[in-house]
Amino acid sequence: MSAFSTIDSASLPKHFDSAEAERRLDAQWEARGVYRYDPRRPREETFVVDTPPPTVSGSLHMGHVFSYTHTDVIVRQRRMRGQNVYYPMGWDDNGLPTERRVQNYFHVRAEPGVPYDPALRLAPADAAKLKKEAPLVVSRRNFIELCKIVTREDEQAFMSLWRRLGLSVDWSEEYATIDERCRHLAQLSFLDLHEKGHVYGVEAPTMWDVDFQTAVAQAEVEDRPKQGAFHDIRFGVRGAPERSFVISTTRPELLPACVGVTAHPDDERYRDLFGKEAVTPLFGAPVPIFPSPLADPAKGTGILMVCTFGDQTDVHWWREQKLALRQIVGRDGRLVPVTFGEGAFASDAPAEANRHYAELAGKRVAGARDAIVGMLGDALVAPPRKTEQAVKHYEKGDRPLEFITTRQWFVRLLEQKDALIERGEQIGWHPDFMRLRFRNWTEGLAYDWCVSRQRYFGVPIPVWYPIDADGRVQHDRAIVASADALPVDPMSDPAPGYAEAQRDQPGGFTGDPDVFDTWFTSSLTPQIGSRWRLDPDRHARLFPADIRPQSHEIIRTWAFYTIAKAHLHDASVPWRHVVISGWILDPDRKKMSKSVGNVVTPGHLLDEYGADGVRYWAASARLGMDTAFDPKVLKVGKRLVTKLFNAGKFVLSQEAEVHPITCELDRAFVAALAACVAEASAAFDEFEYARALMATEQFFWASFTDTYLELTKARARGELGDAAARGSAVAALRLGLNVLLRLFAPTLPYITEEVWSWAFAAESGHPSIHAAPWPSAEELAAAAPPPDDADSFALAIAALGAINKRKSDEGVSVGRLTERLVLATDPATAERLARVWADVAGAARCVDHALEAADGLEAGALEVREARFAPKSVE
RNA sequence: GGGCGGAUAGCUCAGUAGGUAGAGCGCCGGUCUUACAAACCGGUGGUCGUCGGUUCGAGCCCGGCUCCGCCCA
Repeated sequence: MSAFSTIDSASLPKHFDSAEAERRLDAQWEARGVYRYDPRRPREETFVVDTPPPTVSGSLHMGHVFSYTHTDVIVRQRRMRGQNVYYPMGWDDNGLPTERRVQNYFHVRAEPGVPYDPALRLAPADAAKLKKEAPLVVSRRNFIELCKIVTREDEQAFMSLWRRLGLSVDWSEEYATIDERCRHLAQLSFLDLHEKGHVYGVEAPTMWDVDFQTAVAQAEVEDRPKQGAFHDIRFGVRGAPERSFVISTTRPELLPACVGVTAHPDDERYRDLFGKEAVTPLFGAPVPIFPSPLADPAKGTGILMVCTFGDQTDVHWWREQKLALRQIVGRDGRLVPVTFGEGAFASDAPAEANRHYAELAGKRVAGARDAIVGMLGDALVAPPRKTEQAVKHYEKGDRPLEFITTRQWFVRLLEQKDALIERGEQIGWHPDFMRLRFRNWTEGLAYDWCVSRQRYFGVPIPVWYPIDADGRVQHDRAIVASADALPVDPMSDPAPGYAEAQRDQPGGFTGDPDVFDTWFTSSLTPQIGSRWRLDPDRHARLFPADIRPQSHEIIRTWAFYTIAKAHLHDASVPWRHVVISGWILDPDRKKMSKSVGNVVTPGHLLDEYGADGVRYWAASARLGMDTAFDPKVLKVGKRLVTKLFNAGKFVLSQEAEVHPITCELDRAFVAALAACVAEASAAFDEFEYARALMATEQFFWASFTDTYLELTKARARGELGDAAARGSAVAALRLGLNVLLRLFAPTLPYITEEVWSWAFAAESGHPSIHAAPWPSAEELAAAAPPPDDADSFALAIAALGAINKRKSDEGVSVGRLTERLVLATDPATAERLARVWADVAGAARCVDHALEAADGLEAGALEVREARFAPKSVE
């Protein structure tokens, strides 16, 4: 008769050294290629993950650990289910956050006209230098090189964290959104959209950040409550000296940019004015007065001035009424010089108007406001009334956005609203209510997507413009790069058909200096992995992806743009499911963020609780739920790891001949284990990793270590029953450990691999638990016949509990010998309990015992009628 | 102002077919028991935010309200 292969528990360390195991196993997994995607296997066997590429220049904190762990847990379970996992990692390194970090890091500033310095070498600027000297002005190309230096460092930091955390990423699929492949793809995307007529370049009023001096898109705009004031200003009416009216505005500084006046068509107070011209105070500008249903009679005085441009409604009126363009706010947020009485700046009193305007030119918006209020005099009919208003800001900016007329590229999205909403409905959202975020955002879309940015570190827009003989740039005759030339940089590559010497010359060409919005590239992450347009076979195997994990605040950006791109390019959804992680909040329930200063970094937590402990914490939080950071949960995770280590040691050191699982208690245990497997599997089917973990943990503690192990100890040691009974116990113990390790493996990859390696790796023929099959109902059914009584295990646990309570009441240790014990219960229960009574009595260490069937007891009642314990000194 | 989520034990959270409230941590008491004292055994602890409705019966279903958070205007 063969014996189970056991371990010598004395040869194992007393405690689990997580740091050592993390280093050793991470290297082992990489060497064995456990996480490699196999491009030969068909699509239906493949599980494709559209991994979020983190913004590497941002701070690295527990929020990252949280959501990336959620994805990894899901992914690891899929791999164990036999799926061919595609799980890449990318870095989103281009864009404004990186530029800002580089500016501070080296104390530099890029300027377009500056020549490239090939010898430039910079050290990180120290704080003193930062304050004293002006930033060093460098060329665009030098600046981009500096960006690359910094992002490379940042990427390394993220990667080492991911590896230590045990993310089962296929590192051979690493990419960066600024690398050549992604530049190529982003430009291809532009070409495709251009060909299909989905993009257009236009000179139009656009939301503009005056500090970063770039256009921004609706998705990057947020309303911020700001203290403002209504200023009531009296306007005259042209040709009617006796008639005047008072408008109410929060932006008096735009008075020189006033191009019209409007009120509601039904507003009796102003009906007589429609069709006439108003005259602005200070500047004497005649402007048309027209009715508009968009004017709210209840707001302010009910009549208002239209400026170029105070807000989006002004843009609407300007277009609708074909009003004059008086752009006074410049790209830097200062009022530009203008001359009244010339061009668009009509005035009945030009000299006076120019005298007034001279005091405003060159001032910032806020300064101009104060100045103009001082000048208004009697025209200001009442003291300003304070009000709180929602003011549009660029999410990364400090000053309010302005609408400024500039040339930009847009993607037509407004005409796609309905189609995009329908795409959203074709996707599974987890949790489901998150689909509303997408729908609401899409319904509220008010602008086409502005995709050009006046920045440096980004993917260049692959476009040039011809210059005519008079030196004028022909913007409406854009030259788009050809697909086979990509990627290109129009600022260093000449336009097709031109020589570099013709750059910026009459009769020559000029390159588009702008780069794409970062989202223009990162909205292509599914296509980056699938090599869209570059490798059709691979694309068919990897697109659409199965899951898109992400957090909820970027549904309007990353999720939205990715859905839009897949729709416009391939008339498809980009993925089948979106899996949303919540946020990590600090103990005061505030979002963890660098600017608030409440971030918790992962380094010391990994040292203290181990990667598995940290992962346990992350995996305990339900999908989509914001969770307060609580070190207590990490502690619980570490405790679970220790328990697995010790339980593994115990089970694998039990020696016995190999026998099938035959005893009633063992069969009942296997049945309970099968129920646990079913519950965990069902939870994972819905991406509910937290529920799966909870079910497994609950079973592990309450049905395995605290109970089944104790109930079978005597038999496993051979103190009870014959060799077959002993073998049955050890076989069931090993099955229990084996199955539970696999159920825990997605969450706790290190400790489960460690214990697996002691015996099961060789025994099962699966060297890594992470490539071993997920436990199935069939496997459990084949392991043991069903129990005679489904409740045998629960009964045994209850009986042992009753005896333990008696011991506790008498202050006797659980391990103390019980010389005489009588347990009474109702006859029906007694009959059922009899099947497992020997194991219960063995676990209670009874020398002499009896199970008494007593009438008059409630069904299921367990009563210790007699208990005599050995004296403490006697063993 | 509109939409969504949350409110359950001191803390963090479960509670998925409406059927007499659960876990872990904490706290109290006990126990060194040949896997584990980084452990084990036993115990304490909640009018389930609030008001009303449906129901034989509501943490769960319906409506109103309050507070917290998020998204949007």
